[in-house]
Amino acid sequence: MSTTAARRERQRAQLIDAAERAIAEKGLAGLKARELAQEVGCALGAIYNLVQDMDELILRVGSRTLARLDAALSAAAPQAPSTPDQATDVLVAVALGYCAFARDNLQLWRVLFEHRMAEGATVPEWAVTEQMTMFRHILQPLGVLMPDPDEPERILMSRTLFSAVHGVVAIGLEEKLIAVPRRELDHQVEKLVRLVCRGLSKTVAA
Amino acid sequence: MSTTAARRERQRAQLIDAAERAIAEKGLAGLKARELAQEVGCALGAIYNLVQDMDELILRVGSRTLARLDAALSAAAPQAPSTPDQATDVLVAVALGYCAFARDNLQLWRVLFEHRMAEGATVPEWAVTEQMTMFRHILQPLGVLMPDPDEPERILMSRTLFSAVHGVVAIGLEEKLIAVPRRELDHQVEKLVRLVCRGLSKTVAA
DNA sequence: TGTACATCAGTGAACGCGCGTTCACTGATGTAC
DNA sequence: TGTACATCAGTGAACGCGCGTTCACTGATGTAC
Repeated sequence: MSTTAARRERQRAQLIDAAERAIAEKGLAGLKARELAQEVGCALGAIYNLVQDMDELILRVGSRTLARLDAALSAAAPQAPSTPDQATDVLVAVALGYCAFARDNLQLWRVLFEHRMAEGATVPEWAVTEQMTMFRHILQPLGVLMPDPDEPERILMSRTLFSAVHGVVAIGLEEKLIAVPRRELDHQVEKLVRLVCRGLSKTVAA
Repeated sequence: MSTTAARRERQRAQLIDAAERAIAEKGLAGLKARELAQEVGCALGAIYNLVQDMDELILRVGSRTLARLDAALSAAAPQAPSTPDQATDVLVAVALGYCAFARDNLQLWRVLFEHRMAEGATVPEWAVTEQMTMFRHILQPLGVLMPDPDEPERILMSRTLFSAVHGVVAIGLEEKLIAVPRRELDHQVEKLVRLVCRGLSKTVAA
């Protein structure tokens, strides 16, 4: 009878749920052990039976977010492109999907970037894999636009493209003065990706 | 005899110096009122005679950083372009200048974006002006590449371009796994700007 | 120039707040016989 | 099925740490006469 172990697992899931909700509502800084305990209905100390650390909890929430993001991007571009024009459209769709996800999951999405690991700690293995997986959404269409055999070049470009789109979305959603106004955000993201793709295909042609 | 007022001003400057040094060495989180007092050689409470708040101090440091950034960008592209090719080169130079500045002033540069205003407070007037001023480095060359009379469009594009470059630099200097490796950073920044410019001029041609 | 007084910078101990984590204790659950 | 015991989840007060800001007090500086 694994009743006891199953129970433990259920509680841990509840804990992560609660943490996720708290972050979504109040941001990472709004995540407090005491409130969490109250929310879940257990004692403060009990948290540390389910989880090593607050840090572990945050990582687990981040992992969930990444999984949902992956699903969202898959949904945004369901089929693999084969012509450059299709590839451009797919990249645009992925970028817009990213933008929409960030907007709809603002606080949770921020955690993915805000959270600096404590000085010494290395990023856990599974986090690496998760991130790599994410890049297939960009790498595949990019392969159509850059059919040269230069794989490392393509990988670099995928990271650059991601960072560029991320930058526009991040600063846009921050709503500081520098920012692209939120209403125009989708337009500008699309424009940026199209410009880059156009530049890329022109390069190839030349 | 303004000896006393001048003295006050000198001390305030020393305080900002010390804060700047502390942030540059240890990051925003490493800025502590007590250490600052020790560094400057005054009592903890004396700080509050020179400055309203820790927040004011951080803003003042940020203002200095912005001024130095502005100077760096001016130095990066000393003359105004008149042909599209020149404009592209200038935009590349400005982007590379931005990248270099961020690298050389990592912690101080981060403060410009890390520091979220306390919920209620609005961004002070002078900060707005400073930011606007900064954009002339992008707007002028962009005007050559986008000679259409559509001013708002150009402003949007300048913000998008800035955000994109900023994204690549920011994630690159973060050195997380997603990042473009630091060695390649300059290359990739240049490539991104050239791609966008190429895309822009192709649009115009079409 | 000298004296009396007022002002205000300078002082640092203490306040107030927040928070993650620990730990001695309790009581429920599961096991062995 | 019933009893005795062991294990371990659950508890929440207390610990430890960090930090910005305040405030009653002091002493130096500048002013007025």
